[in-house]
Amino acid sequence: MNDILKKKFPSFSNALLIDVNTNALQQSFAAGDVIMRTGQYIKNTVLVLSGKIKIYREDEEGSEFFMYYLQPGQACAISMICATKNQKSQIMAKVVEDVELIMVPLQLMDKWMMQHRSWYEFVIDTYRSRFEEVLDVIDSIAFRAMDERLEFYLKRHRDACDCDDLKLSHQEIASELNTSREVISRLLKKLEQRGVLKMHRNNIELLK
Amino acid sequence: MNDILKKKFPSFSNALLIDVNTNALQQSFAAGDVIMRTGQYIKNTVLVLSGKIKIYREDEEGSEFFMYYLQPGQACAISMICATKNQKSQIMAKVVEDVELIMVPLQLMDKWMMQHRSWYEFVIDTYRSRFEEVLDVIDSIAFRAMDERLEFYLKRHRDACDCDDLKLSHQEIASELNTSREVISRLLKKLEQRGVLKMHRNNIELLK
DNA sequence: TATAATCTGTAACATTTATCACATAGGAAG
DNA sequence: CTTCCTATGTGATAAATGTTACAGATTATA
Repeated sequence: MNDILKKKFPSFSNALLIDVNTNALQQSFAAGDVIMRTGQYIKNTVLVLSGKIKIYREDEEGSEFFMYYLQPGQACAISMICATKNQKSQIMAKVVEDVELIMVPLQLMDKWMMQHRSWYEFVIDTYRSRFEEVLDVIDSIAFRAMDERLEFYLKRHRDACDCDDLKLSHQEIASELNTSREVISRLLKKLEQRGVLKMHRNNIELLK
Repeated sequence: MNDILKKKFPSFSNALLIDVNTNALQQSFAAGDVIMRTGQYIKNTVLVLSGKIKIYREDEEGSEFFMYYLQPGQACAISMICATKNQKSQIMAKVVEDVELIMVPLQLMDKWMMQHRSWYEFVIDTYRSRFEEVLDVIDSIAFRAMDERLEFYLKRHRDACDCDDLKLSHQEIASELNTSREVISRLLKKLEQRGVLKMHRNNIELLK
């Protein structure tokens, strides 16, 4: 575990790496697994070694609004925040690509803040970058119409997969933006006409 | 300063209170002042002693989307986050009721995390509660139509002023929800017909 | 191959929200 | 009191989004 951990979390000090290796558990999940549900109690902070996770906000009717990706080298800010106060999860986390995770028990999360400067900085930086990402999400829904929100959504998925072929159905996109499939189909057609992308079955090819 | 500080921030340890008194600056602003602008560099973390501040997200055209209130006993999570990395402000802060603030230089903010357990807990708790509040804001715009968003907005203002008379014009509400005055006027009328509130000039009286 | 399931396209229509135009009312200032 | 400014009310219309219904296309599966 040490090698990949060191590679994915280069800012961690050697002492911290040792502590993580000694105390934290490694766990794997398969694509499709839901590893955190809204309302569930959080007992661990999650570090991602490999794979990809999507973080959603849920409403009462079960709609799932996409917030952001969790990728290797990153940690779940919400699990940190909730873990500190032994709070219920405010979000749902779904694996989209098989993941290996490191689960840090909440007492350690807290203890390390005082012991390891590099952990403290990592945690603060995680808060900061997630807060910023969430603010960008607010921008997109507060200020933008669905066509721009769709473009924003597609760009974020391109960034996450680091490729131009997005394996997404119209229905999937619609659900994650909390709108209807027809709206997405129409808007995608307009984007195709503008030359922004090319549609295929279960696959959207970004051109620009 | 010590007395009011101790009263408004009861979780602070005596050692921390002394440090705050010795090192932080007190500053006052009048209603209407903008004390933080989008893009401005943040050099201090802000603690609120008295008064009220509204935090907004801005877009390029200058629209101001209301995010949350900052009240006595609270700190600006964004200023904490940005201060840590000497980052630009992502938000705009406007005084709505004359305020007395304590400005904590960013180096101290960081230093105290290691020295004062109660500061660490306060900071973490600030992150947590603001993150939760921002997630609620996302819920309201992602899942709700304007009528429910308006009710959510009014409730939060009642909570903030702790009274049932909201001194708000329709135009003001519309701007802070990023919609038009006509829409708000019409929705308010519906709420009045439902008996939820009573409209007056520059004043909305909440009944339930 | 036959059948079922999923994905996409699209028309018709309803609803919500945005925009424009203008009227009225109340309060502020001269 | 008159004038001006701001706040509010409301109709007409446009645009965006949501809903329903159905058809065809592709893929999965029996």
